[in-house]
Amino acid sequence: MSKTAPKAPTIADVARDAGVSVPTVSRVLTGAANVSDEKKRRVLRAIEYLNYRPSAAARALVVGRPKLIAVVAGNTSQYGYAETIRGVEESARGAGFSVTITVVESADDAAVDRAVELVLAQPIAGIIVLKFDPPGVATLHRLPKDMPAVAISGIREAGVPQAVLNEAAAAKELVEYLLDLGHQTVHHVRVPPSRREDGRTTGWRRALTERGIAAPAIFDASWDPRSGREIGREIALRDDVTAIFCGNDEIAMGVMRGLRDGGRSVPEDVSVVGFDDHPLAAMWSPALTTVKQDFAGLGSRAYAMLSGLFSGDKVRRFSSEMPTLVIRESAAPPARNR
Amino acid sequence: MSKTAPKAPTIADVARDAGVSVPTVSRVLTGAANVSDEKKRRVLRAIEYLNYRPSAAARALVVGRPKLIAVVAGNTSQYGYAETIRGVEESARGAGFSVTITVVESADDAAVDRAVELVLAQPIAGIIVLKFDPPGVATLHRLPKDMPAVAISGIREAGVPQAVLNEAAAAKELVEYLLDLGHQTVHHVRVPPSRREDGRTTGWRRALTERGIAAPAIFDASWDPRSGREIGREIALRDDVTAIFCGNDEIAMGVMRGLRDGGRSVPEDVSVVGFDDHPLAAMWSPALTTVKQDFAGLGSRAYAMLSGLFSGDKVRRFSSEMPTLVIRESAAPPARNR
DNA sequence: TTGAAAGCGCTAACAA
DNA sequence: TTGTTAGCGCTTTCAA
Repeated sequence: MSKTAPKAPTIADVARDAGVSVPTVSRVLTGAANVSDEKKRRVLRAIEYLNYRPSAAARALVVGRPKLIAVVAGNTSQYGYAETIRGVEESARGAGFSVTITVVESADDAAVDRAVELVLAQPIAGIIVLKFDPPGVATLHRLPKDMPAVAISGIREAGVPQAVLNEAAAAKELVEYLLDLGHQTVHHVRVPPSRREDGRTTGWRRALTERGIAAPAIFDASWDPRSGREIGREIALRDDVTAIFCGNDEIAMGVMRGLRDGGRSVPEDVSVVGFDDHPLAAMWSPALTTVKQDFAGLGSRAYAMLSGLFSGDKVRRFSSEMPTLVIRESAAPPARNR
Repeated sequence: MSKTAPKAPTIADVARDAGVSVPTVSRVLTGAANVSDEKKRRVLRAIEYLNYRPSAAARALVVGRPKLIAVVAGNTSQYGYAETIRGVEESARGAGFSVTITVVESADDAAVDRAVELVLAQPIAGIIVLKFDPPGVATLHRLPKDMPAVAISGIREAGVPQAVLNEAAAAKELVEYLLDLGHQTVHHVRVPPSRREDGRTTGWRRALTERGIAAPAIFDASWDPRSGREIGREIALRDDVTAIFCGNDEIAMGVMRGLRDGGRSVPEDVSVVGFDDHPLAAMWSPALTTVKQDFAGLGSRAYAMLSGLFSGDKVRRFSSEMPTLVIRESAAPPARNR
């Protein structure tokens, strides 16, 4: 009984076992050239017998183009992120590509560098960065310029090709809906913005400005629904707030809970709307009025753009899509209007 | 102007530019041996100047052990899955490993084979499979036996090393809590089980059996909260159901919504409990009584076990942890007891 | 259709 | 401390 670890069989082992040359084995593996049926059969039998698997590393080395793409994100479990990643993975898998995911903890140089380093340490064909947040934006700027990359986000920006969701337009529409219901103004609870201001906030501001309404002070939430709850409690103490536009559904649910903690009811006392159309938004009571975002589709589009970059043909540098309004129960006319 | 794509610089280019030999460059890259300060400086300068990056493929080929691990799962965006993956990624990243994630669409041979094929096509050091569901279980059985692998799940099973959450014990405790509240029996809405029966269902059954209660018929939900809602509506029509144990929080929220649709209130008319402690469970009204599962910790433990496998020392084949009961507002004594 | 030979970019072993 | 020589496992010329 040998004490050495059983080394994995190589293509040479297969060739020997099948009584053919190494290149012949390679040919049946890649299907690159014709091989006589007889030899092909023998090779296949040897592969089966030895339980042989081509070495991905060796293959990548000689072929040059890895079948691996990297997704870099500030987060992976948050609804929008997770769905987007799902979309990328699904498309990539369909095309025979694997995807690595690596998270950038923060926008600090150190964290960003560490993440970029890690990503580039793998044999990757290209990178998709989710720049929904500052870490993502920072990462994008530190990628080697010769690496095929596409960015995903909710806001347009020059530079690399991008797949975006037109959040600003959708947010504007949502806020206008609230205004049309009769609210004098709409307050905004935002989630951590990707830059100074992101699409959702911009849309909100625009809707207000167009109607000559001064934008009230913004409430800042984190990604944690509990931060929304605290803000909700705070708002419950005021009586000048009748409509709230939240940066995402999870925060909206937190806000609603906080409002309820403070004795306010939704939508009777105050209307609350979210953004994203989280799977639980429809289950909530009252069911959440929100904007449906096709995150998985966004991920697919990003993959498609990246894949276009590989093939070298000139690709669209920009792909935008419009989220859609989903009206449910959490918004209603203000009390005085009923 | 050349028309050829600018080829990436190799270690040889660096050596030439720095006026040293290739191995010397390698030595400063890996830090494997001493290099004089003078040459080191020159090498570093050349690397910087040429914007050189070592080829991950070549390195993996010669070193043998890739710095990449694969996570295979039936799903990536569901709360428990996403959190577990987050835990794996975080630990792996800390150790300088990247992680690929690939989803197995179903337990069909074809789907499983395709996924396994894709996974093995990358130069990976090991695999972590999330066998919360049938696709995961099927995948586990098709991995080459010489590939380091660890499974993650809620139920113990022989074979590969495993990191688990003791769901059965936690479920039992939760059901007993309901029984102690005075409920005659507890109904169960389960999520798709990983095998014939999974931990949560087993714990529920045990709690009932121990008290001599016959387990009532199980309601089967999918992973979609809407399926819970339908079941809730159905249950709202009956008056023999006073307590419901749901397979996870999202389904529990769906069930509660369905109950409400049918005019029943929680917990006054019927108590509902979930499993997982989803971030929104505490925001819900009434706040959900549930069991807190440390998914991210589960992912970390799995990574630690896999990493132990690499180093070759004998590792624990099994790592279990106990989820904890979180009592909130969605369960109360049955109406007749108040 | 097939095999011999070369080489992908890197690290490891060996001498000097 | 440094360079020379091998060789990782595969694909790709190039001849035959």
